[in-house]
Amino acid sequence: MQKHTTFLEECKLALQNDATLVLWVRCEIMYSGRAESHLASGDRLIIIKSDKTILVHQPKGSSPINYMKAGCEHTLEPVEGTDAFILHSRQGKEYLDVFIEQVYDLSTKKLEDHATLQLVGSERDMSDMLYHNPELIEKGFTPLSREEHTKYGFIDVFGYDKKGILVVVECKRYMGDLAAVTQLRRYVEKIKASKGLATVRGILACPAITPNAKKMLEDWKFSYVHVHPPKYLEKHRKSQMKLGEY
Amino acid sequence: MQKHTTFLEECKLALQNDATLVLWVRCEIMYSGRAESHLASGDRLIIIKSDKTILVHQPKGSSPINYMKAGCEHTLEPVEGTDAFILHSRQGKEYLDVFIEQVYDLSTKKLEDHATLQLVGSERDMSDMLYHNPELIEKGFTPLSREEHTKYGFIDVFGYDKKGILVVVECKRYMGDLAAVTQLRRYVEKIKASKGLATVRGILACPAITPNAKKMLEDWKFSYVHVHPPKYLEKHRKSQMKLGEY
DNA sequence: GGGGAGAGATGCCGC
DNA sequence: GCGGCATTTCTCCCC
Repeated sequence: MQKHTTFLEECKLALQNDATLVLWVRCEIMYSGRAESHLASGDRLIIIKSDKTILVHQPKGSSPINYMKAGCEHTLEPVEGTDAFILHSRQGKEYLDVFIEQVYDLSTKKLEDHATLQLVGSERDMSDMLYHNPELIEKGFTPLSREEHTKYGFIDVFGYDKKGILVVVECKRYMGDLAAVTQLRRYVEKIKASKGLATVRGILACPAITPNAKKMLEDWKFSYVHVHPPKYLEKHRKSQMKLGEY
Repeated sequence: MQKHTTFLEECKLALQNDATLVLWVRCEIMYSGRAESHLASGDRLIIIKSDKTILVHQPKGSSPINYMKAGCEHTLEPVEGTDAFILHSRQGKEYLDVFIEQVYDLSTKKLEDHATLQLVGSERDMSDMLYHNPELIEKGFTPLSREEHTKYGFIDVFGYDKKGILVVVECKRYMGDLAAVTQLRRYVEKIKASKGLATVRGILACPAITPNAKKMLEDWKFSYVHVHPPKYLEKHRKSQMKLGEY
């Protein structure tokens, strides 16, 4: 862990070496790119990663108040006659200028991390589950395909019911809303048109649904099926799982 | 700026005092809540904010690999017989467990920041612009309302054309896509139904449009109008603006 | 607090 | 690279 000799030197060294850099500063921020923003002076945490991602965090909130994506170019210059610095971060047509009025602290380290997140319970997992457990949709449902790509989007689960009528199933891992119903409708109409069918059923599979979405489903003669996304680890937690065992 | 006396004490003090806490660690992570995830051991940056938001960042990428929202409860405990710690963060049905194998460094400080972001160029600014400059939509367009709320969503700009036909305008500040067209279609149909009209025009106003969205627009006899979201600061930058002047 | 929709969305996958 | 879409989306606004 290196601590600062000279602020400017430390930062430049970190950027050169693809180390991660954390700055505690009081600063004012200007952004211009896809939109434009200004943030008045305050205390913030600045993080510059090895891939040159920059994040500026205020003391509250989950999201960075300003940021630039990986591959950004950073230049740091002192403001003559003061203790201040300006950090210019630019990438194509995007500009982020941080006027650093005061540096409280700096730390930098080269982080080694090759792990990738293993996630369970996504919509993909949910459509997997429905494909392999079609009775969760309804009795007699026979899946034909998953993640079927059409010109107007791709369909989560596609199959036919016990009467042989085609069924489009759209999964949502959380609350089904109006956008989910319009999405389902788009797929149903696409299938009708491409196969020349008068009747294609539409089913929205999700753990809950908003009242307006439910009404819109009914307007379009679609159905709602109550399904929860799958979880595998939960039971382990409940049986006093130890973290190190994974 | 306080540097560590004892790791455990420093962390607990920071959490008690609503300070912001930054940890450089090697760790393994488990999450269980809306979904479930596991992340194998690696070097990461952990940030706990004054509002108890926790963010875990890998050395690459814009988004935190794991996180919990504001109001989370954190408890830190040593693992007996080792130098390791376990950080339990929990909030309702959400659990985040960080198995900290090694602590590289810690820093903590109470950040003072009361500034809020001033942003220009949002979709709201865009619909404002169109409402006050209706000729940007087309000659003879007369706006009636903005952000009109309907049961099936709310309409960006609503008005009538030179022939007196009702027009629904949907704005997108970036590339118009299939979702934008289905959204527009939903509003047009809602207006048709609620007012008992056979003809209501739909216009998608955006700086660009995907080929499929354009085709779908045409299928539905809707139009595309090329409009850019407004920017105000850009001209300042181009005339050698100084940051401190804002 | 829930619903609806934007976001400087980001990230992933497929063509 | 673009396109289509999920996301532990997050955030804001408004009922």
